[in-house]
Amino acid sequence: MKPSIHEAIRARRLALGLSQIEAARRSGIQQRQVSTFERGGDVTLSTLLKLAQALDVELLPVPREDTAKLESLLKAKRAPAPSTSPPSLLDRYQVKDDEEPSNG
Amino acid sequence: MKPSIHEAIRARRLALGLSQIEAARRSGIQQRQVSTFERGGDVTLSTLLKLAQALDVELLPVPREDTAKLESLLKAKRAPAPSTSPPSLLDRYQVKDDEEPSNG
DNA sequence: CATATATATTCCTTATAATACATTTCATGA
DNA sequence: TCATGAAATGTATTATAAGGAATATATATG
Repeated sequence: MKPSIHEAIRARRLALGLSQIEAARRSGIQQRQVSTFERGGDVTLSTLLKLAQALDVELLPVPREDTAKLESLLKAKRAPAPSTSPPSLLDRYQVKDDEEPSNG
Repeated sequence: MKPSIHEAIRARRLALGLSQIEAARRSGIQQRQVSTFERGGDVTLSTLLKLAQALDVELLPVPREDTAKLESLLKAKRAPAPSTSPPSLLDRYQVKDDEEPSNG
């Protein structure tokens, strides 16, 4: 099941251990936009690009004919680097390799 | 030299041999939005997604750490076609050799 | 429960994207 | 030149995202 772009961005943010507030601060958008977007709401491309940049993510337009190959490549690469920051308040969101964040 | 998302979408449209009007019609947006976007203007994500879908393109959020690998893969796939076919109206845009524009 | 943090949602205002044509500009070919 | 098709732009209106700040709601912890 392929995650939507919304879900993917959210996952990325959590993987980086960032709160919406911090992501918003870094990208210069409002926390509200982060929340709205992650929940599937609409934002302008410029807003999304700011957020993506703050999350060190690129929005790559890929022809459908190529997606399969790329996705298998991405999936195969799930090997998170050792965390350089100490576990902090956001620790509960740290996405582990084989563990899902409690998703109610 | 990495093309912007705007340029990439435009290139894709041209590769499919579609006019802005046809792309707009297929995606249910206005020709104006196609033009605006391709020229770097801002659109909502929903609008962009409609256009992308009409162009059979997916917007893949890729962590920067992974982009290099993926891009080389995509780049490897470019194979310019010899232009020996009779020039048609859209011929200046035909980038692919085995792809028909709207034929039905 | 109380506290702290994160996230979702509300208010109002402003900015701007989307819509619906119409028109102009540009390039090509008869 | 004129005709044709594509693309860029004009105008007016409507819809909605963004900005700013606050508040309400979860959720985990002490």
